[in-house]
Amino acid sequence: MKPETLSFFERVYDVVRMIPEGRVTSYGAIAKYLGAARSSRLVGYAMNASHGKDVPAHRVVNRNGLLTGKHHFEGTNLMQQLLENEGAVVVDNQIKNFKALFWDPLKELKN
DNA sequence: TCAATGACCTGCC
DNA sequence: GGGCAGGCCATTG
Repeated sequence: MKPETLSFFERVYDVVRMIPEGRVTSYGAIAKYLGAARSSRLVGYAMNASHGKDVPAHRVVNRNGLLTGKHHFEGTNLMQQLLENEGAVVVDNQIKNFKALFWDPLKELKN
């Protein structure tokens, strides 16, 4: 359940933790940054296991900027509330200015 | 060990 | 341009 070893999940958590406030990223971007662009599902799956951790999963959305995992949060609009609290604009479970708020680890953490 | 799942992405009709 | 189906890889039971 909680392997101390740095598994793929931990790797995803580390990237998500580096996401600045008010910024969002996509599963594919993280997966690609980890070198597993085809494992985008693993990123989402990792988020599912991120419960109880200091991982801002609410900053991670799908390619369309849609809060797909919103249903996994406690409340119904908790994920949206958190994003709006950081200054992001979310309408109908979708992030406005997603392109502007998009945080690409490949460009920011490419080093 | 085998099989099924999953907060996705890409391609094709 | 929009909608549908398949596939990918790692973790869990």
